[in-house]
Amino acid sequence: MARRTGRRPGNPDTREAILAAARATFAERGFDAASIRAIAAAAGVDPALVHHYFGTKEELFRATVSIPVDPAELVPGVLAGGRDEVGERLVRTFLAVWDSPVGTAAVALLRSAVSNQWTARLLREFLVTQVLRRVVDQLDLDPAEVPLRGALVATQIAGLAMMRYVIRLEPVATASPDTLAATIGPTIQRYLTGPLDAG
Amino acid sequence: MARRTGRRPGNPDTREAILAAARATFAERGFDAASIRAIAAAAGVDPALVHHYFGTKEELFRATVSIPVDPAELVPGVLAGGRDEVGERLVRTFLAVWDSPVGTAAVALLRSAVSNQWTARLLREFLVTQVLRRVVDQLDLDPAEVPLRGALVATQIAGLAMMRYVIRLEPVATASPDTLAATIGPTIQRYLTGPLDAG
DNA sequence: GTCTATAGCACGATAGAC
DNA sequence: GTCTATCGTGCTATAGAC
Repeated sequence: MARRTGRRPGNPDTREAILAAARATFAERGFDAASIRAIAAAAGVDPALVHHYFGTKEELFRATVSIPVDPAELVPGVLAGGRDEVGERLVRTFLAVWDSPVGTAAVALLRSAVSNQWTARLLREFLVTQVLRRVVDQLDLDPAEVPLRGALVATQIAGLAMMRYVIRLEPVATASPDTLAATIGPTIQRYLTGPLDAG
Repeated sequence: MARRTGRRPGNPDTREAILAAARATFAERGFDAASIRAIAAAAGVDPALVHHYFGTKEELFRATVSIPVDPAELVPGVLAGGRDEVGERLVRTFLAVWDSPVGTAAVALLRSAVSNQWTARLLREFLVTQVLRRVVDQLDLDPAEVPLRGALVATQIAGLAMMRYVIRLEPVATASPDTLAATIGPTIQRYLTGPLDAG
């Protein structure tokens, strides 16, 4: 509790309420369909206040998805403990983040990326530069194969995210991390370190 | 009376032009973001004409995605020729359909399913009842495992579709069907017929 | 069959009162 | 810090003239 509780100058917790409502609404409807008015209603404040605190809708979205989780911290955990379990551990780490409250920001980004060009670019650059490169760089793979391996991992992870968090297809939507790590982990493992032409 | 093959005003195939424009626009922007006005502009007709031919926007969308490809015809081809190559053949069949012109309707459905509840339901029901069940029913699997196997296949195929057609992540976006069949095929194969807990 | 005009609504954003 | 009022825009959908 290093932070002082109670009121802070110029920033009462109305701001936090708006941010939380924005995260939830963006996650549920995507950038375009989530209106400032709906976010304000969910937060129990006036729509004008949202603009007052965050400026434009795009700025609010950026504040919403400026994730409180740094991939640079997670990647070492994925890589530690043996090259042969990287796939399973990657799935577990992914689920741990996305199943947690902060995961709603990620869902918002994924949902928005589908119907919105600049959010798609945001997601793609984040994936490539922050996540895939980090993992793949430390496995000393054939450099010529790295882009394909990374993209294949992205297809499986993105598909898992879509089905579990957006489309909510059962039983994947409610399956345990253990089940998913056991079934999907080997796929990631093969995409990363296995042969690229046969199982 | 040589009136029936007139190219421009008084055009009989205006309807087809609208349908084609709608397919392209829905595929590119999704249901919500694709406006009737934009579709009409792309087709070179008046927006009111779109309503005249197709009624509401939702009815137009349904006409757009009422696909000219019947899964019942494709599934036997996937299953024929040996149980061990089902995975690879499923990937090949999928790509053949989605890379073709009629695939734009599928892209439209996928894109819309993310930011729109009733289209998501449309897609989910189509997946479950038309595609997954058909494939999975004919491989005499443990009935208890069928839902999970089907959903796992869905994650990989949906992720492939997302990255190749929506996010356009390279090199998956432009990879050859051969490459993708060789790399992703084994994943599908394992989800369908392999052990569910190890690679 | 085709188009003009417009009703009716929701949105993002701003100005300015309290 | 919070809210009322409103501007300008874009949308679906309809009514009705040619």
